Amino acid sequence: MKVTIQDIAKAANVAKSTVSKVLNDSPKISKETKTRVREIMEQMNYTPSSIATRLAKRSSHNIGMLIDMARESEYMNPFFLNIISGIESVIGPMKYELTIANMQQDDPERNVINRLVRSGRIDGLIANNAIMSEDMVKTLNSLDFPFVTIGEFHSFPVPWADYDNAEGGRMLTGHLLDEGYRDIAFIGGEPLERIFTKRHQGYRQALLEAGIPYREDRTIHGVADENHGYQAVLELLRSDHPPDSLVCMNNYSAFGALKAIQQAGIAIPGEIGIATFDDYPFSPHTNPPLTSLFIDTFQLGATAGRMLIEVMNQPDLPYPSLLLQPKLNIRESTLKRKAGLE
Amino acid sequence: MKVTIQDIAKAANVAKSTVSKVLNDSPKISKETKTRVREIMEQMNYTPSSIATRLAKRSSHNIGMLIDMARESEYMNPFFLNIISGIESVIGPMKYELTIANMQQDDPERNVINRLVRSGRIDGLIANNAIMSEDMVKTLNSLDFPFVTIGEFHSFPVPWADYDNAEGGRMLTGHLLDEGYRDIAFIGGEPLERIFTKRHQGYRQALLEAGIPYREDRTIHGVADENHGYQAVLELLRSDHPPDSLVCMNNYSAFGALKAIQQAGIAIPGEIGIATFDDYPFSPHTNPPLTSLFIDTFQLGATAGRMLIEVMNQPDLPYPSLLLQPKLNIRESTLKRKAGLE
DNA sequence: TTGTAAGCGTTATCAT
DNA sequence: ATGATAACGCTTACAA
Repeated sequence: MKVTIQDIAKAANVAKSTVSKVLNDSPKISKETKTRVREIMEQMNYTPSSIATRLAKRSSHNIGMLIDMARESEYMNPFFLNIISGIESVIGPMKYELTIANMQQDDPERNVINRLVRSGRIDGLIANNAIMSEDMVKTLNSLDFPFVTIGEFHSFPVPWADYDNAEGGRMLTGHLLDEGYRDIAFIGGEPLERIFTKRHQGYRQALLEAGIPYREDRTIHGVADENHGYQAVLELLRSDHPPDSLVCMNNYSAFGALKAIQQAGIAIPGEIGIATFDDYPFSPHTNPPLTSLFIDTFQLGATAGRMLIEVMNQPDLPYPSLLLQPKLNIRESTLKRKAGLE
Repeated sequence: MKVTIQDIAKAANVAKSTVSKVLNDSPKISKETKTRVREIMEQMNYTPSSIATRLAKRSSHNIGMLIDMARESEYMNPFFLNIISGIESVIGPMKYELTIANMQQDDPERNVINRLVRSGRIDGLIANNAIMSEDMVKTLNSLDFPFVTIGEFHSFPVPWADYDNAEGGRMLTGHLLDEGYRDIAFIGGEPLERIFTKRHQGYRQALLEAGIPYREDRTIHGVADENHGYQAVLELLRSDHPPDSLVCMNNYSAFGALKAIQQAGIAIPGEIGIATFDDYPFSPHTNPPLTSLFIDTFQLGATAGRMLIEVMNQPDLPYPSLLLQPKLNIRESTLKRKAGLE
């Protein structure tokens, strides 16, 4: 059947321990035996059983990515392949495999920790902060099991990688200020959402730095979808003194806002400027194209992967954490000065 | 350190084979021993080593999803999470794990077949037809290794699951005909693209069935992106007798077409109708919203997963293949009759 | 119903 | 430089 290390040993007239050493390129084996054994392996089409190797080496050489397929679809979908490609780009060359696991909270028997961690299926774990409960963190820590979350984590010291959402808010708002806008509204986001809090905080800070007073009524809370963006902006435009520009929580929010503005026949970027978080899927395609904040999700994955490897190799160092910087894609929707010159 | 089956055996005063049988819920073990041993497992926080189990059982209980992260990103990105969620939904409950592997053609040493298949890392493989070369099919077959491709495969008999692109073309075209359109152009797609061929074939057939002659010059080939859609339709509209409706290869293509039409000030759906493949990301959001063909990528993944399990369990049956049916989402962009009544 | 012992395919530790 | 042999942690005949 399957050819094993034993078969090679027999064919080469050596002990299987010798074959094993050839496999691991041990310096104690002579050049001659190595080449001879390798030739035989080639001939017999031998590939070592990774499972046996793992058992003997006590390492699965496998890292796990935990997601909640039920919940995350909408938000993660467009980015997921990028993220895992990023992870793969760093762990792949180190011969680690990537296992995707679906956490099913409804089935405690198929508990994630047992299924993956205790069973030795994976050597390290990456998960979105949204699904990483404090209980899980505790358990993982008590097992000295290496993991990294994608997304900031502050209630506990854990290793994490994220984009700097506050800085993003500053960048978008700062850009609008640079372009001469003065009355900037923030559209979308629930007060308790972690991401909203960060983004909004950057917005406030940019205002503060520019010496512009923060106005409570310029933040329109909500689910950050197209409909909310539309309704919110419609209402703003109806008021006596509408804002002269908008920062939107995401592309859908911005798209709704855009509709409302166009319907009201107000000029972009001349009369109102609009900038938004996320570059996907609409920003480059709308009319006018939207100034927006690009987040390199591949890099995010790669960073998380690198951090995990680091944590796995040096468990005793303090937990690392890293904020990546977003990139501002300036497009027509905020170019007030340029528009003014025309 | 880690608690093993041996420790449990000792603590419970039984042989480790007994513990193993308890683990596998063998009917030969008495209720009493079972509960006693299980209690001890619980107390000692025991989880069996999956690697040891796999070695003993000679099955990795793991299935692999092979992708080319370098190439597929753009096309697969929005669907990838859906597809693997679908796969997981069927293999997960059967206790299979999902490993995502990046095929790196540039590195033959890290050859996919060896790395995953021969090494016993996975028991079955799912891959997009685009990256499944004939060589690979041959090798896989010679190893009697179970696999399924996502996407039709005809050069060889292999198990595959796909959406019925020809039927999709018929549905879109047929719907336009039903609405009273008679001169339907097909926008986007390269003549040699497999998907284009299928979709276009359905388009032609619908015309044929309606007794409308097929006109070569009504098919505008190209890369099927926004720019091509825009240019193509711009040109069509400039001609003496522009078509009265469009079938577009995808959302980007359709989006470009939409821009051209709006710019020309032509009424949708009154003067021209527009229908497109794919429901993502623009179709529901444009103005007017686009009639489009929805493909349930979760189902596609689930189907592929089910087929793989089937092939794994019954290797001797003839290879299955399955065409799933798309769903037509009718929206304003093609409702000519209704528009006519107003 | 339970126990004994021989695998599963490697690696690792000693000898030689 | 090579070989014997005991792990690694589980399953599975076969005995008892």
